Amino acid sequence: MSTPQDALAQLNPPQREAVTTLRGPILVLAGAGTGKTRVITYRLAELIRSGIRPDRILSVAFTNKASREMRQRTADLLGRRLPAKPLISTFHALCVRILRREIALLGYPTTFAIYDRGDQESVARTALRDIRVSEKSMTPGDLLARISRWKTAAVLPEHAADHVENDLDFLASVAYRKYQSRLRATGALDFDDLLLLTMQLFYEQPAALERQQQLFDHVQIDEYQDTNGIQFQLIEALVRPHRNLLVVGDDDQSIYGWRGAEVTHILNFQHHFPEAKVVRLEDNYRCTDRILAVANQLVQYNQGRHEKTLRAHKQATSNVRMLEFPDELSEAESIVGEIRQLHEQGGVPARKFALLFRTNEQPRLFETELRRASLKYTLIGTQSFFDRREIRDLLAYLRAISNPQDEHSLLRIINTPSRGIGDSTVQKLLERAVKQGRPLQHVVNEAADDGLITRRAEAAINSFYELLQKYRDRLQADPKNMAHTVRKLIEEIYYESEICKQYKAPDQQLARSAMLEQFVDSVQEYVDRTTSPTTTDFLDETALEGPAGTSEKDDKLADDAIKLMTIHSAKGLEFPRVYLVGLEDGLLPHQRSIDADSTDSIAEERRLAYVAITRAEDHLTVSRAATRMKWGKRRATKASRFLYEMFDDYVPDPDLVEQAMQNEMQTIIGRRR
DNA sequence: AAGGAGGGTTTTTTT
DNA sequence: AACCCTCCTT
Repeated sequence: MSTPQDALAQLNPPQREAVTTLRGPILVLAGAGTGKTRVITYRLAELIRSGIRPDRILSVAFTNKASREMRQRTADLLGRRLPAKPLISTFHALCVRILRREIALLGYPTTFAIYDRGDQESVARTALRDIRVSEKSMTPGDLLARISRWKTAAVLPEHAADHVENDLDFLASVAYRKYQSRLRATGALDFDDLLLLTMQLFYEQPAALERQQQLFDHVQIDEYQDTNGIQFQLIEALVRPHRNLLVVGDDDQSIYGWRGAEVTHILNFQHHFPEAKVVRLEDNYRCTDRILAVANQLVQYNQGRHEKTLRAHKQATSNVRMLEFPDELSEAESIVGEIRQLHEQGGVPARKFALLFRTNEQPRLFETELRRASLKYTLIGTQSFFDRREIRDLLAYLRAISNPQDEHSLLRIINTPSRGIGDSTVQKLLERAVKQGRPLQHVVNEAADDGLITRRAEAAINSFYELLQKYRDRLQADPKNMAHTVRKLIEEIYYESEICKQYKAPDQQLARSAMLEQFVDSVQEYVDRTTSPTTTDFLDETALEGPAGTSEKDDKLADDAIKLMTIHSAKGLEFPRVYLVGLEDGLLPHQRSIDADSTDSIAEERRLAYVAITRAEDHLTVSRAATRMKWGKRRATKASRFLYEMFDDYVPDPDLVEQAMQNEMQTIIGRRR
């Protein structure tokens, strides 16, 4: 292990300049593979060595994975001799930390829950139903996108009507108010609220801001190009007393525009901090010259970028390959076949391979093939875990238990598994409760007295509330035993038999039950590594980081496996051998961006391709399928426009569609899987 | 109130 | 192909 002094000697001059500039604002414009993260970790070490207390340095990473990695690298660099831990966090986790302490100042309950995408969608759905907008004209997804745009621009519900450009915007502004008041009544915040309310807190409560300002002397931000307006304002407020702020970013890698990040923020930095020192990192140590050449050639097609000249420091031993297949099955078979050969005969460790794709639906076939080939792989991305109905149900139980105000979660599970509380009963109660402005529970008995609901339903509801109360008490009394309590809960509500009823196929039943086990395990894992566990804290962590257990332990376990992930999740990572699949118009660039018909949206897709390409250290293979199943039908695809930009001499193979039809025939007569 | 059949809809990316 | 919603039967 190297000492920090030795480490400094390993840096090139601009890196060293960034690392040793310990005061004032710095903007590091860093290309792909130029050691961005290294600058942040080494500077962290430098700051500590210069006598700054570690816990007075805040480093912000973009994802939880990135912050874990930063923590790891810092520990490697400094050893364990630190008197205190530096704070390494994501924006959202930082805001939760602040809000849990200070949110009462804004009149919110400190017991707030964090609603993830799925919950947001169902709140959006009810909000739309309330204002009787036909769902055809606006889907929950559309509404959420608009709300998110407003929130990241700090537009509160009551002012949304001033930011309306058409009828749909207007409906959305009405729905936004409904959506927000539902969240508020539930005692829940969505992801954007975490940032928005923290900002509101800083504006309205100077004392709270001051408390936070006094915690840190230095702030560093990674992946600055993906920072949105609110995030910038939060940071600006935090560093106001000392202006010791370092940001690192690359405008060519801005891929979160759809979430409010704007390339202009990285330019605005010098506007907000005129005295900022600007450092450029242009020496790429990651990719071979050929890979870098392809990446550069592609990204040249984007207008208005920070022109920079990335210098490759590595000679290629092989060319960038482009492979074409008749259909997506051949694509998966061939690529997995090749990986298998390289791994089993060539002795290339599994960890050196990464498969990158644009959408979450693409990996399915690859997974099947990898399993058939008995290759170890990990699918990175939290989505799949949360999309399971069982997990969502259990989380809803925990939320309803931990926060009696959370009627939204309660309604999700009030009759899951079915316990004799039907839809009409719930509707009638809800109507009455809303009319009287009282909690659901308080109107149950009266409603039964008035004959609105049956005595039978009344009894079922009351015993349901008793169940919740019982587990509320248990979890509070003995939080260390949380996993056991959750298991008892699953038994008591007969969730397993619900699964049996819903899924007839035995392998499905097994898989679904396994999810329950996994959930209990993740609770146990949380309890084991936390000194004073609480249900609320578990729910926070789960909302922010995905299921516990995808963290350190799993990282190590998954280390020696082939990595499958979306390009978005691959940001900041690197792999010796990268396969970038599905280079088709409609997929990359995605159809939605093509439909948007703006150069901006295509430019972002191009940057996405750029990010994907620059993940590769030594070998890069890009591929496409000439036909693909869509909505249950096989259709010919169009080669991605980016292929023509990347390779001067690219011409699509004209025979592949014909070949795909022959494959299709063989599938039908059963000679092919 | 529960469960099943049938019909319509859906697909970006993530904290 | 997977999911949700609605309607129908029990």
